Amino acid sequence: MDAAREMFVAEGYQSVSMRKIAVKIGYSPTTIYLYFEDKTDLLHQICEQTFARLAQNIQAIQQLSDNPLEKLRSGMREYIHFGLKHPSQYEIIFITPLPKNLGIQFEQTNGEIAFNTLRGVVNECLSANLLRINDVELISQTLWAGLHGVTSLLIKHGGFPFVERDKLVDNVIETLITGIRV
Amino acid sequence: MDAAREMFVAEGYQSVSMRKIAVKIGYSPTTIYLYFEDKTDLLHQICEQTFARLAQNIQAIQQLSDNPLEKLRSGMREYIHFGLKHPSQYEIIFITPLPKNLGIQFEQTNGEIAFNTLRGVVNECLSANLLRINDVELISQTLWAGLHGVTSLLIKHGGFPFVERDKLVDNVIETLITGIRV
DNA sequence: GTATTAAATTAACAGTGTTAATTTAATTTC
DNA sequence: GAAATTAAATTAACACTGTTAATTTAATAC
Repeated sequence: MDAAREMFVAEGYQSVSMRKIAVKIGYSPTTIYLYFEDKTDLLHQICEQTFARLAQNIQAIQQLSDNPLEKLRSGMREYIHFGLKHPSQYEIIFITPLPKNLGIQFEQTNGEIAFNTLRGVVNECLSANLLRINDVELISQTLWAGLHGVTSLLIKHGGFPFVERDKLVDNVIETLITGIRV
Repeated sequence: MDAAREMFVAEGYQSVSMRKIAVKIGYSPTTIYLYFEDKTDLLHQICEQTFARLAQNIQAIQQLSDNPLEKLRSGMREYIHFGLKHPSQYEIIFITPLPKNLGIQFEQTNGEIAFNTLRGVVNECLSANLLRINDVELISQTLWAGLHGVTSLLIKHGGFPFVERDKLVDNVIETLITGIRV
């Protein structure tokens, strides 16, 4: 998994063949199939590892402040930051189409843990009467859409003449927060 | 191109082989290479067609109102609507990783025309003193990020328990507009 | 009707994910 | 310690993939 993750990150999922991975770990290609169902299974298991890190990072940030809105802001920043720091892994998890599979299953995975943290912070903001709308789920999903949008655009559309990266990231976050506040 | 687009939409870019396309159009696989450099070139040319439709739709909407903010709202809705109505094509253009290529080139393409329309409406809103920040480019890109975020999430992550689709779309739009208004 | 250009094809290469059958290595049983 | 059993890894092969070079078929020009 370490070898595969490194290669996926460096060259992209599609460009890395099972044979290449086999060479790197010093085994024959078919040996991998003794431990993983197929190539997508290998990818899935790597994704779970990465999700775990993201979930952990976002949870850790919640301890650093008492201001719900500030916690939300920090969590949002961490999400985008994580994606931009690990573009290939973010791409694998959130962007790359998974053949056959209809999409990543969120239930009972680290992905859901990360999202639940977001739900929690939004709920805190709501309890503090800081939000315009009384719907945790709707607001959480709206925020996620905004975060995913800027992250995936910056990762995938390098050809587009974006404004300075931090400036755009900050503005997305502030626009979203301003948009949900009372 | 018609055959290829239909198949890409129905089965996905990666699942459609040059040989399959050849069978459908009744030619040998290599004949396609007389008219397209390679598979990605074929994809690119199809993308340009689709971009043209999106650009046209968004421009047409601008004629329907005089209220800048209402024009912005309608344009945003059309963008998301277009993506959700043609998920496979949106995926091809904005989500699917293009091998080799660093991403779609926007300059002098229909993609840029569409984005320029957005810039124009944002500029109108700014001229009418309706916006919080005095930066057309920053605001336009922020809005695009939000639009792309909700569109791509709804398309790609079918497994996630999203709230009712229209409800989420509306809330993203209203959150973004509220976030950029004075 | 021949020469020239265009269009399309066949054959082939190097690579892909994956399966079945087989061999090598390690472990258990006597 | 030798034989039997289980585990681990490998080789060979299948049915694909995108793509190139060489060749054939069709259309046009003179």
